[in-house]
Amino acid sequence: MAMTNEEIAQRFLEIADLLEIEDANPFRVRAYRNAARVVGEHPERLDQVARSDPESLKELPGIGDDLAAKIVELVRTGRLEMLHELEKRTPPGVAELMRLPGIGPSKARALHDALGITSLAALRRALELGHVRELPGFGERTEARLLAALVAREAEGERRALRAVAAVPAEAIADALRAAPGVEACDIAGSFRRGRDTVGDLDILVAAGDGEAAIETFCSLPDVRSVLARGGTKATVRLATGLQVDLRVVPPDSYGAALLYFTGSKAHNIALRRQAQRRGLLLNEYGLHREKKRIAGRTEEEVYRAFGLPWIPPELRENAGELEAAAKHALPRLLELADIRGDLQAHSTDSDGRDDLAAMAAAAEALGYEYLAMTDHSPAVRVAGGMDAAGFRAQARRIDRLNAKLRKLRVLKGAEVDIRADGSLDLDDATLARLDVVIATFHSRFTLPPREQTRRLVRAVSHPRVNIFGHPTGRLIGRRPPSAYDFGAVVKACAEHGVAMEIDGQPERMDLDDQLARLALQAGVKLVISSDAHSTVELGFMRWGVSQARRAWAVKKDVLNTLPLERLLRALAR
DNA sequence: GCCGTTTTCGGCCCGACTGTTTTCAGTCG
Repeated sequence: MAMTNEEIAQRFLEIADLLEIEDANPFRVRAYRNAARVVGEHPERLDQVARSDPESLKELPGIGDDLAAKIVELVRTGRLEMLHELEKRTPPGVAELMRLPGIGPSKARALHDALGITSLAALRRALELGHVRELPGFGERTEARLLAALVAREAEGERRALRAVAAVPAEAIADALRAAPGVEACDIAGSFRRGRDTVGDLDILVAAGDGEAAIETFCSLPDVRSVLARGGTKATVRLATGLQVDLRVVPPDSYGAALLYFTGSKAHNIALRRQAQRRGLLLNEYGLHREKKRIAGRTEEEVYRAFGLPWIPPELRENAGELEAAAKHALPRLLELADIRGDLQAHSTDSDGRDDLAAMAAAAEALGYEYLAMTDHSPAVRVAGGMDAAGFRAQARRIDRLNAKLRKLRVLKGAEVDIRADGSLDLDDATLARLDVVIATFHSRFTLPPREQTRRLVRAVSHPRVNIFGHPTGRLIGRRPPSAYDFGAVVKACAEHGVAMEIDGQPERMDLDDQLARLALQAGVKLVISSDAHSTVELGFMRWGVSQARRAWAVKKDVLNTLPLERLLRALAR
């Protein structure tokens, strides 16, 4: 049966949780968690691989005979006998308990064995009745913390924050810490530094001889709602927005090793630590050590150099080939924000933008751009006030007049033309032919059957007037899942027709995501990084799109809007 | 359960903080 990689990964995570509650070999548990990560991040659909070439499953790192067989079993039968057996012994609700901070496998097991608790609701009742504090290993403070955690969960859920949203408090906290006495350096580490589109929490690192002042500053920030933990070198707080922030203070000599460690990813760290181990060294957040002696740690460069590696950009640190590439000195020279010469998707008051053409042009010019494509919506997107053919003709005349006045910037005539349910476009060919840039996007019918969706999108990107396939999955992070279709087939059609795929930098979209963008590049498709700005301020969303492109290993030549104007126009005219 | 320029068996990343403990297990990142 059809099963996404995420669904397969989810089953493995369930097994890991239940094994852990049974106090199984921790390395066996880790093997399942590791496999879940590998499966979840794998770009190809493994249900298809399991049917066409099951042997090749074993080539995945961390997947051996047993786990490959489990993937095949899952895809064939839709269930796993082993998971079924585990669930007979331990109800899955017990694993749910571990989602609460402060409850791990041991406490979950104790709650189940002693009190018969199999759900968060049952835990809450037991807490309120005072039963939990009577258990060995539990006490009044644990009881209070768990109750608070349950209440907080109901209030907030456990959503990840958009990186662009988390950036505001993150940068404010870092600034406050840099101004604290004794602080020599401060960085935002974690998935934020790796440029992920969402962050679960913030990890902030400080270099200081004595951490006390930094810890005090951190815990007394005005945004802090509660201090969850506080020691001499680390503290954890929750902000009023619900975002959790961890602070770690290390001596300046260890700052590089600590930055490496707290930037992650976990998989990258483990791979590096294994390399250390194989050489008889120890790598921790204080440095790289031989016996008791620290041989590297002040900077990240120093630590990587000790392994014979060049510095690896944080966006690549996912143990997805970057260590191998670094060993061969074949790391890509990643795209940078400064490489971007213009923006190819932006909206004005002519459709759903908040600023008019002239204001958008002035803002783009202030950013140092050579060009800005105005790509207002076509009529089908009624909520966005889409324009018809006459509207685009009138806008073209205004753009000509505007360009006559502009000195450094060229405003390009464009459209974000809607892809209809049958894959045809929402503007006539003659109108499209008069434009410099045509972005095709879909804003409805996200849940067509995958086969039909694929046909629709292949037809759209095969249209000779289309230059760019915009926000290709239609996802809105946390609100709408990516549309299900055969991505490989659509990428192939884009490659054949010379159509670029967009990374839309709107924080909620970030579409393509890093994995899909990397697939597109590997298929020879060019990328376009856009802000999709609906106001002058939003032109700044370009930075988020560039982060995403870096995570996809994109270099300058992979991205259309790094071209100077004349070459861009030639590329668009084809 | 995986994996191998030490190994097909015997390892598997490492340290801080909390709470409930009288010396440390559990949890977390």
